[in-house]
Amino acid sequence: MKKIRDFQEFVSKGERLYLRHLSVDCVIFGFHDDSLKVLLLKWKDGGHWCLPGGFVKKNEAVDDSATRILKDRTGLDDIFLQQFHAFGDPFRDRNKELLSIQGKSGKWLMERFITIGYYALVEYSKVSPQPDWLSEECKWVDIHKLPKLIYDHQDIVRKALAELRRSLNDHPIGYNLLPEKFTMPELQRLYETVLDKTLDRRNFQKKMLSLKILERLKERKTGGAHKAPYLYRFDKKKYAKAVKQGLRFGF
Amino acid sequence: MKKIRDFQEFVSKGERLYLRHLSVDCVIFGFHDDSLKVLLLKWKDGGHWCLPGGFVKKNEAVDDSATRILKDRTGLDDIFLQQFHAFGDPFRDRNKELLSIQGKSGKWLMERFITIGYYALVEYSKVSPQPDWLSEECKWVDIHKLPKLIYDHQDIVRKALAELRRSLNDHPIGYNLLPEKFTMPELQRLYETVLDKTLDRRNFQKKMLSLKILERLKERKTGGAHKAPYLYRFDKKKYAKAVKQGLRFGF
DNA sequence: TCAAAAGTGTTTCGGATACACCCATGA
DNA sequence: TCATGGGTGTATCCGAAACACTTTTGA
Repeated sequence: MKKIRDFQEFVSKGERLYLRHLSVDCVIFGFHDDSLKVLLLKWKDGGHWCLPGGFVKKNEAVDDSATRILKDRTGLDDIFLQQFHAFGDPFRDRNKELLSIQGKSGKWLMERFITIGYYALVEYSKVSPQPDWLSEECKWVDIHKLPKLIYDHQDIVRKALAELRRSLNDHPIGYNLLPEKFTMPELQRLYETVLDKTLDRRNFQKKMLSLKILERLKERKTGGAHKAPYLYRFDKKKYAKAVKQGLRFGF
Repeated sequence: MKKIRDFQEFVSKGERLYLRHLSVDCVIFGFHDDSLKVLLLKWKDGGHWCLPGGFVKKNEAVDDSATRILKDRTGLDDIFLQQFHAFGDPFRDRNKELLSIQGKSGKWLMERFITIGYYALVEYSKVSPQPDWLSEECKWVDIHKLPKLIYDHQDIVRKALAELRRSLNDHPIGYNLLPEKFTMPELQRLYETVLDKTLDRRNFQKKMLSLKILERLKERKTGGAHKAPYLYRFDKKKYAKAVKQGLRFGF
């Protein structure tokens, strides 16, 4: 994306390029240090925190807008992305903070926006967070330690997490949030983090293995004090088959 | 709603009144004659079938738009209404059929539309289907015998049904789709219809009663040949409590 | 050698399933 | 009186939950 230096230029370009009233916001989940993280942006002006977002081009599928925004912020293609809700209250107050950036300037950007929320599951280590031109910073934040967010972005995160949890019944996670090879304890901690409850080690393993979607590899020593856990990998084919059969994956 | 006689007038009025690019479509479910029905409209011009829909007023919450549309088509207030997906492909071809109505006339209505899908659960007998000014007919259609629908409305119905099924895990149905008093066999047939599979009579009853959300009333003879089944009623309080506790309602 | 983490198995319990008998009613 | 549908109860099974012992490893 070309750099746009001037806010006015951005506004007039946006008016040509994008559908009015419509934006996309992404809740990008990553997993690191045994905690669930969300990718946030910090505005240059005012230091407000917000979700990575963007607009829908006049001839672009909304799903593609979300994919584009993700690519811009994370550098990643081919990401697991799920639309989960449209936020359509008229007084989301998109304006207030934006006005503080550049005075008045009305127009396109100052109007009411309906935003379509997507959540994404990404592999933490593969992401190189990139601020957009309005932001000084793009970084991972622990979902339990979120700063104050603009508009209703707090609600959007909450809803995204709720939907992520709900989706666990139909689709096991880990495939998108963990590196290709991972250990059973790592997978368990991911589940525990997302569900916000502890699980029995042995029952977790039994259940996971019973799903027949994991492939066990060799040992793993790497620094970890104590007994070296096995490495596993998702078996993509079996995974898809299991989801298709509509197994229950709940904990 | 005032009658608008002229299409051109409708277009120019709409342009003043509504957000551009944005519509709302409702999949209104009803249950009758042991089958699941959807409320459809048939256009005066061309006879195409479509979902009840409408637009979002410039200062109106999207949820309120859906509520308004429902009120207009069914006469009902206070309906169970659930947003389930935003459909945002750029070539939903809203235009083609509309153009056939009134020649060219471009403008607002001819542009690309993103539509936000809601599904509603209503009590069949309470609905008096009301066509809008573009339609000659508004009526219930068996979900397994849908006519060809405009645009992607077929997909919207499919997705709505899928989401309704998915929601069964968290929220028992019946409360909105059945009359206040109903029999266990009726409730069971509702479940069987929505899930599209048969259930064991005795196990169904046991499970339903175990949820502690039903209140049993007295007998019922009314015409029904054979033994008179009991009548039940949802206990609103216990229902809310059960949902809050996150019970599993799945079959 | 010891604490901490990881591998593996057994017992137990409850909910889901399968199944059978009796009762009420109108044709 | 009988076919049909409705009310109720019991045996069984399987997956979930509870729980213990052994092994590996670095400090």
